[in-house]
Amino acid sequence: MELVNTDVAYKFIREKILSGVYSAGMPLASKNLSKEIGVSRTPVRDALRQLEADGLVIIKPRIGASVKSMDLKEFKDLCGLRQALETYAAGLAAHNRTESELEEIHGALEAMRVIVEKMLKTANDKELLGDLAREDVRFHLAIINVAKNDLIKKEIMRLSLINRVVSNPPKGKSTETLANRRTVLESHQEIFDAIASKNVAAAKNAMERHQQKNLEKVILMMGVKERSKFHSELGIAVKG
Amino acid sequence: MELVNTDVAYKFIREKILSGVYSAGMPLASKNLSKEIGVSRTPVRDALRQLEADGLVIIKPRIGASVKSMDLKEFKDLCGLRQALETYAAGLAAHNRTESELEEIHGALEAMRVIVEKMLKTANDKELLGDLAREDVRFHLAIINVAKNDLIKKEIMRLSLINRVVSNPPKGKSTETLANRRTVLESHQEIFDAIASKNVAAAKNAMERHQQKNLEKVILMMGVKERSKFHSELGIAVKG
DNA sequence: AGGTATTTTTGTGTATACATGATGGCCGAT
DNA sequence: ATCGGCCATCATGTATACACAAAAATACCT
Repeated sequence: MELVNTDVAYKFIREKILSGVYSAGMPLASKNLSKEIGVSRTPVRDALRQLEADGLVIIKPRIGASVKSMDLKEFKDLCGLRQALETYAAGLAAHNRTESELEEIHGALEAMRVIVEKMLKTANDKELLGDLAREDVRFHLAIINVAKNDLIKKEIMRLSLINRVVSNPPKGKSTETLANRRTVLESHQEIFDAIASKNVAAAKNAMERHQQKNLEKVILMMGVKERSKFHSELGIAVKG
Repeated sequence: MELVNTDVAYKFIREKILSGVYSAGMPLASKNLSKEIGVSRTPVRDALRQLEADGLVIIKPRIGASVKSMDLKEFKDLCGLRQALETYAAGLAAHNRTESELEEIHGALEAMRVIVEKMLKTANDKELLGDLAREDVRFHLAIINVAKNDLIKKEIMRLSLINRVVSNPPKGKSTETLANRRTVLESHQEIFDAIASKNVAAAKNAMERHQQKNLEKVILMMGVKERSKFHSELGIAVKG
């Protein structure tokens, strides 16, 4: 695969957005970017167009590009979309799964359990939190892979990126309780069991409930964040 | 809303693809396009990037753009994605619907019924077919609107475009029987009833079955088309 | 004659120049 | 003093020129 400057610019800007260096609402002037990246404006514009398609950037004619910001409605819609896709994927996974594929899902589930139990003992969450998040996505990713629908996978991956941006700003500070993590684990267990027993309807139900809980959790979290940052309209990820 | 050349190029190319003038696999040289449209290559490239995001075009570095072509697997995945979204939307619609919104869905349903009954009498399908298709999308669109999730709506609209391209080439010749149309009508009735009675689970089930039937129908249709066009690799919408 | 190497040509990717429309400050009028 | 219009500045949209890679055509060798 040939690598062109457009890709360089794309990865550069995307990384900055995902890491929160470019925060929501921030204008992305093609001139500045081209100087910063070291390429001309043309590939930068190309990259911005791709990022717009990803839903990370918004481009208004004659105004320019800026990092996408969301209101609460849009965020809820996003979660709904994701719920629809992951739920469907869980159903497919329950239908398609082979033994070895089940193995991988189970591996992610157990890895999460181990981490949560470690957390009960040590108060030091710092890196465990990262591990937990990693295993969480591994679990969901495993299911999506087993579903074997490449378009749905692609779409969910796209949504994940947007989610990452939205939940990013508050310095990664976790408002989750241990009880919450326990609940997540239980949800995952339910999902796994349904997939293991090839029960399509149960898998869908379990995943739908899981996603619903997640939505409610994040909404709550965002509500809190919102109040605390109400004065600075710019630089927040979600307003409304 | 300001209108720029990029939009002109986008609409131009998109229209040609949707109408089948640019058929699947056909290379889209930016130079030719720019001459044909009467703008420079820059906005054409922009437009092609957008069309790539829409899933209508594929761009390979150093090679160029071409109209996207699909294999059977990808098409099935597409239908799955659509099934997931429309099913979810039906559930939302059943939950959210107001009386007046229900009215609109019902209107589309009855309009379709009238057309199908007209078809029973007159053999002249020519324009009735167009009307039927129009009312069909109106029905689905009404449900999606009632679901009130803008992202899901946007995504379904995108998929509809791709579908249109895929099912387009065979001169609009309908392989559907009247019995088929009856079945579609019954499915719609079921979906409507579920939404009317605010039964979320039933609405989802009805829509899922409806989409499933549609997939099977189109797969069959495509299988036939495929065999008949096997020799000409280029210019077919779906290969495999 | 067939296949391969080489040249030619075409088209992409990129940089850059230019024009138009937007943004922000300044000045005058009320 | 504040509001509204005018002007300067700047960034965007667009066109175009250039370099290099890929494809096509031609010539060459076996």
